[in-house]
Amino acid sequence: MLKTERQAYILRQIDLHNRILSSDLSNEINVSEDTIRRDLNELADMDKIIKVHGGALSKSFHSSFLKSDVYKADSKRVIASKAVSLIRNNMFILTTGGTTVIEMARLLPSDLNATFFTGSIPAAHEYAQHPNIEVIFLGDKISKSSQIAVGGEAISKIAGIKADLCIMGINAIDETGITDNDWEVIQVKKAMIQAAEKTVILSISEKLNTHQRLTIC
Amino acid sequence: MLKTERQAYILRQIDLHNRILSSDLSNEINVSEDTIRRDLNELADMDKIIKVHGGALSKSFHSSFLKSDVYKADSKRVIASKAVSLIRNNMFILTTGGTTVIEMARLLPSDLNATFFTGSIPAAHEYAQHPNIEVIFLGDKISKSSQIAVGGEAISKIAGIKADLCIMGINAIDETGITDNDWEVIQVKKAMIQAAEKTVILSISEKLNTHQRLTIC
DNA sequence: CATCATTGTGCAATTTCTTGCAAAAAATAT
DNA sequence: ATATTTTTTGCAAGAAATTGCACAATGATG
Repeated sequence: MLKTERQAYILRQIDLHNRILSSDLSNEINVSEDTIRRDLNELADMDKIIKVHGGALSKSFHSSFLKSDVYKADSKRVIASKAVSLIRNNMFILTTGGTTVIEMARLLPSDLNATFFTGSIPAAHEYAQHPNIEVIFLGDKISKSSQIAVGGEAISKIAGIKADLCIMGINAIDETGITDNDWEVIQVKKAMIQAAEKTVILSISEKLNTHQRLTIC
Repeated sequence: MLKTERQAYILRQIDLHNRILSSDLSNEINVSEDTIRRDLNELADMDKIIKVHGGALSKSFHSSFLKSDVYKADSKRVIASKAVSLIRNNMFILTTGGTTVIEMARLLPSDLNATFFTGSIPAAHEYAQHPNIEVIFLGDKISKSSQIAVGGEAISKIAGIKADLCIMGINAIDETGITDNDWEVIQVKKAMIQAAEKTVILSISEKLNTHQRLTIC
């Protein structure tokens, strides 16, 4: 088994189970634990997984369970305030979730009058705090990893909207486009881009020039 | 179980219940209390929790909650646990929002397999934390006062469901029936009662023998 | 004050990690 | 094709981490 193959296998297992033990991997693919350890270290160096004593964890696991404070909240707030400046009264706005979008929701001026459509639970929660904003939740099955509504119902609802603006949080962007790692989420994001006249991407600089498996656009 | 996983579990439990006993944790994850104590100390060093004799507290608990709130939360937890006992595997369950329902969501056993329909943002958020529960959000316009979806879209969606159980938080109940003060919310609750085979009301004793303007049933 | 639970500390057993090294495999040059 | 270089892999030994247990010290509680 080639090294690249092996690492691909490891990545798949971690995507699948969210966590993995070095000893299990060693048994499964019949290589020494040293090799596994070296692979895990390389993958961790590439920021693909999180290495811990005895094995490794998926990054999504880590971020969803251990995120106590928002990473880079300050720079996200700067980005968010720029997004706010694009919003005008009486606009129809589609938004995804994501920490940067949440920051934006908090920065919306209280005299703003607009209608926000979202499938993200945390985002809807923030919008609902504002006095003059109308919030429409695009309901359907809730994807646990991303806390947004996914599925045909949500997508067809989105397709029925003609929005002025789509504000989108993303995971990765580079010269090949915007990419993500959850198929269902991608369907929703594609639909949102289609339904909006303009789309604005909110992203911190760390996400520039990175990519994931699946392409949004 | 890896150390990181264990600490993530502990953090989540504390987020959920605001307090936790070392002995309980030790039983739940089958490690010695020494290990738990070491974990709690590490988490306290990282400023993620507050360690106290016998267990730990959530940081938000200490800073933002008053004693009276805690007391109410405790009685709500008792009510909630009774509601949990009515739930069986593979049920279709409609729920509203409300603090008691949220408590119930937190008490759902992690091996429960069921589908929850809700129009409440906080409730959906809680359900989405559970590993084996399917969450369907009944989207529409979000009513700010109650943080739930209201409107024709939501109601017609509810009407299309045939649920085993409806778990409903309420504002007031007396000999004339269940009453509320928000017309749109009432429409949704009526629809839920219609769509479910049985309806269970969760209410703390303070709400007994009170009433409001509009009748649900 | 007396009792009991909880905690910190030292210790041992086990597992995992690091490092250096040599053999094997693969890639590259001659 | 053969030789040389580079990469990869497995092994060994010592270091570090993790966990559970015993025991003394400390805190809680009536």
